[in-house]
Amino acid sequence: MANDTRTRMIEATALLLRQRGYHGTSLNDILSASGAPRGSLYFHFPGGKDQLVIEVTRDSVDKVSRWLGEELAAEKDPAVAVHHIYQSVARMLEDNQFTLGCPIAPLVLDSPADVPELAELCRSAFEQWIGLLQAAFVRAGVPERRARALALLVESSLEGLMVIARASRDRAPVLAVADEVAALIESALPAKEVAAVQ
Amino acid sequence: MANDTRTRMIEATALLLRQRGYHGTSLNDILSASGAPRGSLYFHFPGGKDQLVIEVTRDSVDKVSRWLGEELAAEKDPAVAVHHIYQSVARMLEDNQFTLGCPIAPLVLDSPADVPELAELCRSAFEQWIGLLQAAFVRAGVPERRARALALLVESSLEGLMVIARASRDRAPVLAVADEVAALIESALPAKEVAAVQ
DNA sequence: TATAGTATATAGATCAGTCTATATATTCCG
DNA sequence: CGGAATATATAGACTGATCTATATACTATA
Repeated sequence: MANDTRTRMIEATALLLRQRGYHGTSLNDILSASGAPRGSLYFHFPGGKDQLVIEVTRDSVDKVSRWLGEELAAEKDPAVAVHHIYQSVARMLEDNQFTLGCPIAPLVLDSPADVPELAELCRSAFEQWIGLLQAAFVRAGVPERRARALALLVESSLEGLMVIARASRDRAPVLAVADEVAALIESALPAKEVAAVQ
Repeated sequence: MANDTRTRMIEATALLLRQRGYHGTSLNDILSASGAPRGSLYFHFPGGKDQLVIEVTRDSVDKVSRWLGEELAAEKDPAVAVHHIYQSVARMLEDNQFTLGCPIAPLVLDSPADVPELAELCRSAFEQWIGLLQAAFVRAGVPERRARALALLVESSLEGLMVIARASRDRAPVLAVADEVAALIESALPAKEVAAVQ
């Protein structure tokens, strides 16, 4: 198949970046993980490592954004949806034995400063995800400003939890925060009209 | 002075690690930043890069733990103390133009898996910081279990915010979450005894 | 036989780490 | 005090491995 090798390289790179970051992932790692020879990499990605990383990250961000949007749309109550999101993250961490985390955080912390396109990609990734969360809270009746603070709290705690859980190889922190945050969001929603009003 | 070079190497390494992580920081970077020759590094740190990174990280963790303990002890109301901590983090990020973050997170995300001592150091760092926060909440009357969830929320959101703020080069997210979290902690404290009881 | 894609050899820089040589304190002993 | 012996530290060349990247050869298939 035409772009089969290309696809394998992208998938292998995505995993390695989440595992070890930019500098921790060498082209040799990528080549041996994808089983492709050196020449193919520069055929499919003439821009070398940076182009590959940028394309991979763009893909990863899109995937997460799509998933996040679906999760938030699937539940009417955003507190329930957010709780479910934390649980999914906990499951993801456990499934890969705490070797994988967010695709963006490692790049923010270790990617070279001379690739502005990558920096912009990281910035816009967080903006997108926070925007999706905020929009869900607004739809449920939370005022704009409060919704943004809650979205930031959710996104930041998830990012931090992926680091903490990886360090401690334990998903419990994720679940504990999930309950706390879900309750907070619930309390920020306008009171449900129970039975009879007045 | 005897260990002046050694100190300069430790300080340079501490900054570089926070900036670019383990693989992003080369010995050449460390040597040129500290102005020391190659031989001195292996004289002071016979164990090479790993030993240096471990010593630096141990130092960094101690510094943060001491600072965190002082911040929490200085205020009777832990909600006020926590709010102040977020503000300090925001100031730190701004002071270094969003080039520095937590000393641990980059190591968790990119340090080699074959240095168990470093992994253990990262694990215990988070444990310490979360423990300090939890203890402060318990002292203020919050039940053990709830105190732990709140401590995890604070620590994880701070970790995440340092990443998000660095990516967006903006301290506003930190301040927004600060208000939200401080209010949550305040609401978790036992009601203050106002004027007359009974 | 063109072209797209695969495969490999290798260039040149940089990596962590080792080596010997030298400089500068400190200690020992008269 | 004072010179030899020793410990401490600096200095930088050098090694082999690994890094990204390029150059060139090969193999399908149209």
